[in-house]
Amino acid sequence: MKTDLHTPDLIKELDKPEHARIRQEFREISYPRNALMFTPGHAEDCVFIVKKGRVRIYLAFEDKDFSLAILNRGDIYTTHTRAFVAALDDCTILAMPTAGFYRYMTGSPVFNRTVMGILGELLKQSFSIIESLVFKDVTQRLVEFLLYEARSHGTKGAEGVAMPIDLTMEQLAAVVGSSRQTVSTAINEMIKSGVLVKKTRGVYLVPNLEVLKDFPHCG
Amino acid sequence: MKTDLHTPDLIKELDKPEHARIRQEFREISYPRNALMFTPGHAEDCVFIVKKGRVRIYLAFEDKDFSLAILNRGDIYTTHTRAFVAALDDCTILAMPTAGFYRYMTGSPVFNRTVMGILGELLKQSFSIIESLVFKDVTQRLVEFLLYEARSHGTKGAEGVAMPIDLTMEQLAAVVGSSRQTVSTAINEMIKSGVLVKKTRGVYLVPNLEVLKDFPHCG
DNA sequence: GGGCATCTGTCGGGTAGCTGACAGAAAATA
DNA sequence: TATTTTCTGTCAGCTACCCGACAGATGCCC
Repeated sequence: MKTDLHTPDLIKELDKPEHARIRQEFREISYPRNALMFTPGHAEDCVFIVKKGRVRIYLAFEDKDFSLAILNRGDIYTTHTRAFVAALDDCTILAMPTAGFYRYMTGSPVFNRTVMGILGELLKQSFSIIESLVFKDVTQRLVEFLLYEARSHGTKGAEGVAMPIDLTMEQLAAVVGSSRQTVSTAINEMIKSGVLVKKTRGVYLVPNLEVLKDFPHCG
Repeated sequence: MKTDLHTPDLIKELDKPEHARIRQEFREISYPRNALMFTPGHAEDCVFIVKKGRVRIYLAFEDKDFSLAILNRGDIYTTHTRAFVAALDDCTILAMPTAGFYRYMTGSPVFNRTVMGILGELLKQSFSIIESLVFKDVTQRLVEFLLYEARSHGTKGAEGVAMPIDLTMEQLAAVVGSSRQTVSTAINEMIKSGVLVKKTRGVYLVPNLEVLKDFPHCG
């Protein structure tokens, strides 16, 4: 639901000469849009960094699925035994087996701290997701998601905060754990009430974050 | 929802002479039943081991709350910025500031691995919880919980697996994310259909785990 | 530009599960 | 043992939300 694994210039950092040794352990792999990148359980676990495109981490059960995170360029993640990983766009990642990663980790306190930080962050996000699922209804979960996107990927302009949300209603539903129809109506209610504005396909504008936060207001 | 931080003899291990130095960093603290042990946000983060009694980790929002885990003797956990920690019984813990714990960690690869393992386990559990919340209904979540308890704390007898579930319907509801009433009726349906037997207050018996697993069966 | 595929908005029916209420059972306290 | 507190079971009403259906919009490809 929330993605905050972005280490500003992880990729640039890795391209510096002093990290050449580590860098060369990463294999660059590309996937076409919608490709399944990793499935739970099998194959060797991987640590990977997104170089291009968006990557979706999700749980699936029968014919439903639920997005845990949508990674952007620079985000780092590790495969684990429960989640699926798929390409939301054509994308490229830098991947390395977890085992090899651990070797570097035990050698370097800095590296170690980084990994612990990532795990901790991941855990915090998980709790946020649980909190939303248990205590909030669909509309509130949508609001949380929009606020998060606005703050993390939005750009402030004269009319408010503009942000790219390049997801279909169905994909959005998978993020907040709801159905296409319910999300569609909820988003439209927000638009009608003016707390959200649709600029173009995939780009929305929030005139006022505070007002969005306590939607739906009295009435 | 699921608790598997039990390292068989963590407490005995810690009492061995070779660990005396670490052991003395832990402070022993006791709390009465229902006491709030840690709240999110404030005070210093702690790593702690349960020595006596049960400890509940939970999220709270307005007047609702949701249990993330119920720790038993020997379980280890770390405070973090989101969850509350309360005493389910009169209990005693061994606690140590997270910062100090980290110092030992960086020095010792074994220690390090242990902590990484705990974090990983915690993450896995979180995903299990999310999966249940998103994909399963209340009855199925209850079944999962009962199966988990049976496997982890049950004792196999002639009539099936007996296990202690010393929780009120309300506490059980907090574990599966539902209401007292709904849980009460669901449990009684199980009892009526024979997949679950109430031995005495706080002790239940599962005649057959497989049958419980696919409750409710056809009809 | 025409046609196909995907995406969107909306309506109506069905249902899981929440809430409040209340009486009876069990435990705790005296 | 008597009394109070907590816990349990069950009912009825309500609501959020899921699902199927379908028409209209939008984007994509030859």
